Amino acid sequence: METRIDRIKKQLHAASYKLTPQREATVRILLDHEEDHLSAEDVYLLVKDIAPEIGLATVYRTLELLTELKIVDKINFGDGVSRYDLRQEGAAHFHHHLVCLECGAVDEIQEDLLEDVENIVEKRWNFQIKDHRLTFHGICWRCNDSSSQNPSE
Amino acid sequence: METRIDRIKKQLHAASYKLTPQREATVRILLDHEEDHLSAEDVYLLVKDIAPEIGLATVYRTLELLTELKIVDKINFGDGVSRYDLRQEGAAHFHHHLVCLECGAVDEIQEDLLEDVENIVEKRWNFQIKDHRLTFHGICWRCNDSSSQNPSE
DNA sequence: TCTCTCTTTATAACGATTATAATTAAAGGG
DNA sequence: CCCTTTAATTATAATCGTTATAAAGAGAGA
Repeated sequence: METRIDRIKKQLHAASYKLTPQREATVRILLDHEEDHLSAEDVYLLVKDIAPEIGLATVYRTLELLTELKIVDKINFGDGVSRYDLRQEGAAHFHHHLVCLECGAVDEIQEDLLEDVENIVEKRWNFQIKDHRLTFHGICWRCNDSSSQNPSE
Repeated sequence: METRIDRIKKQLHAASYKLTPQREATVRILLDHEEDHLSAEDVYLLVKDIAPEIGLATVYRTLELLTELKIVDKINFGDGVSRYDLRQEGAAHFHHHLVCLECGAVDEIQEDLLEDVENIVEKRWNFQIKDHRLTFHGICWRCNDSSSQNPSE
């Protein structure tokens, strides 16, 4: 069976890049933390555990490369740092985020939800959409009324 | 007739801040460039024309203050800088943006468009929405087919 | 093995933003 | 009006995230 790493390796080769040990270690960390929204520094600290000799600049360059190949998406929630988020395999569009103002949690919405809005924007503003960023800021289900349920995520 | 500045002054007073000459100059620049999406540095350079003695730190502090009072919105388009955007008076929500990947233009969408999406998110994810950020990246009407029309903005 | 190219490392540089200390301005009370 | 207190500003240094640089290393092909 072909693993996710193998497929990423092929994507790199297709763009004539190699999957070096450092790049592989970085990708593994991203795969192991798919739920999280790690900053470059976060990734660096985690990668050091499995590849202690790696440098911070290499992590930055690798994340930049993966962003360019659309394997990860770079996103910014308004704190001073960029965060990196693995794109779902085969996903046409970037997923959305819910940022809790109370506890800081970041949840993901994989559903598209924007189809209608995008149709309107493309037609009415004659704008050819290539990508989007949608983030809601508010109070998450955990911080809302404690009797509330964990919603269908 | 009460001017926009007067109303902003009242908002400041209501939060027990003063509209100092430096703050007033900064607000004037923002009002004069409502169409643009100025960075702090941009604002600083423009303010210096009408208040040459102002310091960069004061501009940063003023913008931070205005953001806190929800008079302006701080936004980040992925280049390294924060930009500041006057909120429409009485607008419940922050407006959306169209960023052109070709020419870099940033157009605004004042229409809400997200009502349905927000209803779904609030119910299905039990998330109490306070604010949002929606940005589309793509090709603007100017860079699209040149026979195209300036859309209804 | 030699050479060429890509990649990495370590470190310096950079740019945006924030913190600090000293100064100034304004506000309220006697 | 002066005195005191507090808020705001200035100039500058410090900080932090990120990017650039130069030297070293690793791998592929001749």
